[in-house]
Amino acid sequence: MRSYDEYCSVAKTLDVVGDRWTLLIVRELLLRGASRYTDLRNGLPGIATNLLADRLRELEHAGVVSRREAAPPVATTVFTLTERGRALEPVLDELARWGVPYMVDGPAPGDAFRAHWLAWPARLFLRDRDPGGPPVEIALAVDGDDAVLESDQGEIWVRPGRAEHPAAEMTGPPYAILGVLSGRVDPERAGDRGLTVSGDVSALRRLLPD
Amino acid sequence: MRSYDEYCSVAKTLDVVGDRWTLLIVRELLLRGASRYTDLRNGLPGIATNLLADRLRELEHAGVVSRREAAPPVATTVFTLTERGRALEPVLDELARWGVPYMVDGPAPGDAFRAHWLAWPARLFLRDRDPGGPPVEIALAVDGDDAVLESDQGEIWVRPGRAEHPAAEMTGPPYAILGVLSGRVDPERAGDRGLTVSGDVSALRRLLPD
DNA sequence: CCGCATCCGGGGCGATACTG
DNA sequence: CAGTATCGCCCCGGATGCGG
Repeated sequence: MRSYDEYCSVAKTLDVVGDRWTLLIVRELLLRGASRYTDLRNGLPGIATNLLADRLRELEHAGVVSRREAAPPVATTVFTLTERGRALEPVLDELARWGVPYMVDGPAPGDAFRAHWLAWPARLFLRDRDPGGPPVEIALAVDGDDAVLESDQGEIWVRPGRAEHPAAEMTGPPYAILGVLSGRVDPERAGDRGLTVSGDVSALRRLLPD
Repeated sequence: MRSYDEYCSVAKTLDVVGDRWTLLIVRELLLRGASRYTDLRNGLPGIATNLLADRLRELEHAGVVSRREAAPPVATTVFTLTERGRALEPVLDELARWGVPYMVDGPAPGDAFRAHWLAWPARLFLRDRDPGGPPVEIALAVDGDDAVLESDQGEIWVRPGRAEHPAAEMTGPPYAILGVLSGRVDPERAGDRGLTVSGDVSALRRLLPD
């Protein structure tokens, strides 16, 4: 991005992460941890492949992302956030908080969705009623895309992939799942919204507000 | 900005404020309050005038900015943030915090500066040691640009313009003033950095950390 | 298959000129 | 004072190619 050429802290930050797609790449790396190029592409539907390569180079040069070559049998490149990159989490948090009103009406036609994007709604809305209790894993599945909602020591997070030992499973369209996470919809009264909840519902209920 | 078409809270926010210059326009409106078009241009050196007009229209349409026509004798247009627009302040706060490391080496050659941009460094670094005490005004002047650093009820803020009854005045280059505000430089030992402090230095010292 | 590089069309952006 | 008009450029989007 062309610099704003302003001696201002906000402008300097936007010089680094203000480009199109850049903060969404940081989002993916925050949620996924170490990621391959292809995984990032999958989490950024619509990005042009050359743009992703450009942005990763720029972020690496800015000290936000680091690149690692895996050992020969794997022979793949792995991208990670640096400490400086992880320091962007509060920025993403506030962007996500401000955007919540745009989520309550459900996805716009043509909107893509990935289950692990539920991480910020989950962190904003959920609270573990039993933070000292055993860790919980809840499997989320939407349109064949899997993610794991987990609470450990009162810390709530969502990561992509399948759960090892889920206490419960929730399947359905994104808007319905968001309704449950936000506390607007009871998990056992949500069948008519295309939502299926199985397993130990109380484990899920332990995380819900109200 | 072209939509990311993602059902994700972060992406939805960037659909609204992710365009170039947009968040800097919000910065100006946060710091200045109700502003005229020309004042905004002055606080956004380098912006193309058609871009400013476009952005203001988009922000108005998104419910972030509201436009008011003043009465005939004044006959000017005044732009203000809506409640929704002011809710972006935490986003700007975190962007500013992340950008602090880019400020410590001083401005890059060609960087523009406005005194009221010191608002976020001030809010990040300063703390009123006597929050119950009388309100303080400290005049800041840099390159002929004036701003007021004020503390009232423990709330620290910086606004553009001249102070009415400043307890102290600080004049000098931006980097030197930032050194004082961050606590790295003693206000009375900063003469060799081109800094001049006059008036009741203890009023300033009341706000400094350490 | 993974991680890009290259090419090309379109639109957002930058700079300046101009106007009610 | 508050914009509009215009024009060139470069960033971005989409497709394809290609070496490891």
